[in-house]
Amino acid sequence: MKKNELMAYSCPLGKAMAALGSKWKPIIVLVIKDRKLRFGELAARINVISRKVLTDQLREMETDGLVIREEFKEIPPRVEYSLTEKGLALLPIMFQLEEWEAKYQDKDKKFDKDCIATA
Amino acid sequence: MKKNELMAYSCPLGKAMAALGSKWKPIIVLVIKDRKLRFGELAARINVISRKVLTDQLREMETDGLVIREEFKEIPPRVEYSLTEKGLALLPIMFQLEEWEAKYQDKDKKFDKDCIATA
DNA sequence: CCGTATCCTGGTCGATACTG
DNA sequence: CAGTATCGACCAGGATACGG
Repeated sequence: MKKNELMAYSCPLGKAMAALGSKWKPIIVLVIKDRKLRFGELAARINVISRKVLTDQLREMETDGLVIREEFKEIPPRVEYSLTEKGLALLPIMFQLEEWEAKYQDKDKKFDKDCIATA
Repeated sequence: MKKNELMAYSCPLGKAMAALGSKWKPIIVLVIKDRKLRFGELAARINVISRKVLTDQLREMETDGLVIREEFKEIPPRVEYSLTEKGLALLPIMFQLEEWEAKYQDKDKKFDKDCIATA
């Protein structure tokens, strides 16, 4: 049974986890949240992700209705990504998750040093 | 870079996703939420999971402070799992995730048919 | 009853090179 | 600039058998 099969199986929470629960998607959401970004800007802000994987993730998020992809057929090409209403609605929930983790975190461990993105 | 390395990296949201973002953990949380359960009861309720994987997940969740494992050294052995305060605090957030997904879901697709667990 | 030990598979993620 | 195409590594998850 593939991950997505089971995730759809334990729905709708499972579908939510499938939409959000990958290595990069939460980060991508946080990076796009403030304004529309071009593909290259995204890649620059999350500079440890490869272009292929970034493209893959963005395509899935588009399918899941989290992001909008606008392609301008110019030379040179320009593509802009932004959050949908659904994607924006996710932000407060992600913020709660952060607070939850922070609240119950072991106080001895420092942890925010190398953070990529913060809500 | 392994998944968990990055997850710790994009903290604390990443840590939250690591604690919750696996194939089975959200389901396990929902299954334990009402009362203390023995290992065998857990396995029975999530009958598509193998014992090895269930054990693995429970151990990780114990490390992350989500569940409590109580071992009674009897014959035959008995082990009971329950949610910690941290685990319980996760429930309202998971419920919001469900509502979020349900709200923005494509209305044409039916989906709740084979649900394992519901918050 | 509640697990380990062992081995295996397939899917995700990534590096690199190429294209319209 | 914004991607595909290709190939490969690695690990989470699973089948099965055995152990205290």
